[in-house]
Amino acid sequence: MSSDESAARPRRRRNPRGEGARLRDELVEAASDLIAEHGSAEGVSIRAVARRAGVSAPSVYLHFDDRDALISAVLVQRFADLGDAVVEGIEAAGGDASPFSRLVAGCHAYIAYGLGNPGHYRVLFGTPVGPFSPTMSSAAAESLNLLVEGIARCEEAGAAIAGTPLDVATIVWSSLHGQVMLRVVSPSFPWPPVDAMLLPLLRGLVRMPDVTAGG
Amino acid sequence: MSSDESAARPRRRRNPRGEGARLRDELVEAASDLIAEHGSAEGVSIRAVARRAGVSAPSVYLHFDDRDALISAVLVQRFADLGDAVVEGIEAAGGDASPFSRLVAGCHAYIAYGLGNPGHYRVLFGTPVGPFSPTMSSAAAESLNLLVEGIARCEEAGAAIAGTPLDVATIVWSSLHGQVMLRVVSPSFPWPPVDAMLLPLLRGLVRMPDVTAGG
DNA sequence: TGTACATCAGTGAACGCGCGTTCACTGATGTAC
DNA sequence: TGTACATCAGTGAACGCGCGTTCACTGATGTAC
Repeated sequence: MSSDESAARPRRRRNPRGEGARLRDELVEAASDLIAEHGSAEGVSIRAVARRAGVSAPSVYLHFDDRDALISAVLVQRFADLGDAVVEGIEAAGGDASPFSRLVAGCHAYIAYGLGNPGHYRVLFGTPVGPFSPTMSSAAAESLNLLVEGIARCEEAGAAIAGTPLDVATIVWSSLHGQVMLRVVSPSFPWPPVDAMLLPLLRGLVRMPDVTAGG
Repeated sequence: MSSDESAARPRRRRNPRGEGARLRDELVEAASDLIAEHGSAEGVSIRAVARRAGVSAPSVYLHFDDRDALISAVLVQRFADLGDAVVEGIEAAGGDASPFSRLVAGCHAYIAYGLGNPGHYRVLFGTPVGPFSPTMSSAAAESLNLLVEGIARCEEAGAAIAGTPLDVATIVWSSLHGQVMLRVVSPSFPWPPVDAMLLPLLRGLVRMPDVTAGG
């Protein structure tokens, strides 16, 4: 398989002078693809990434100190993607949607990102935060913040919530995460539709007044 | 580190005639320990397991067809452990405890097993069900069944639940899983106590009548 | 306009490593005669 | 009671592999004179 790859790629043209940095992006993309395919970062080697990018292994060292730096560069990008996806999901619900609807939309987008990018998602949240912490945990914290705010808006709109917005956000985040991971890992399980899990969960934790069908 | 291991172990005595099968258990235990330490099965090699057991690498083939068979043997045992832990947790709540209390106790035990055995837990539920499915998914299904029954008991006792017992059990299971995985992977996050997450979740999904503080 | 040179973007070979697995073997111990 | 033998529980050396990383290098291209 890996030899096929190197045979298939038609001898990459080297970048013009002054644009050597382009290879950096190509390597990050190659590594990202391999992580997605492999579903983890552990088995993704520098040599495989170089092969995928159509370049020799030592070339990687022109742009990254070592393997960790390369993997880390990928994860930083994918964390940003996830954050963007959630923001877009919330915005797509419309500014005049109810706070609860916006909360649902954000959660939906989170799950959709995870299910649509299972390999990346697993690596983002399934790996101990070893050497990557600095930029990364702040990116994760940003996503959580969106959730905290969404829940706080619901509370302001009169919802009864079971704890502080942060507590409830933490519960919701854990649930979303669990759902994504289990769906990805055991696709053969007879999963109910996403909504059938998401709405009872959110309605149980964020009890909007008045309206019974809060979505 | 690995050379230290082999140096430290005092030249294992071979088993008496007729009891060669003992080595099988020792290998499973060694593999189990390594998986726990490593937090994944991917990086656990036959050679490392043999080293840990104080035995040469080819000896593994006396008892297992290949690496997958060895790993699989470990996971079967650990799945059984998890099931036992949950059952014990429920029983420890006492037969005259309310169905809701028993449900809480089972969930508690599940989380406690995960937090107490993070490496194993990650491998049990964090890995695609590749070649292991047969025995294993049935073990997982058994754990889920405990949850379904617990929720059904609550419903019989008058609780309003947000869907079928299976649906609700699936939501709860996902949440427990997410909570365990995230706590294990990001221990530096300011986690609320387990109860502060578990009780609001269960109370939101399983609404017992009458009593406000259902625990 | 022509040419020497510096720089840039990479490469190829090599290092030592641990891996899964196979193979022919060793040596202790129980058993048959 | 003594001894040949079969069996059992392993072992040591070797295979070919992919790995991360280092090193000295190549060869195209822009620039200075």
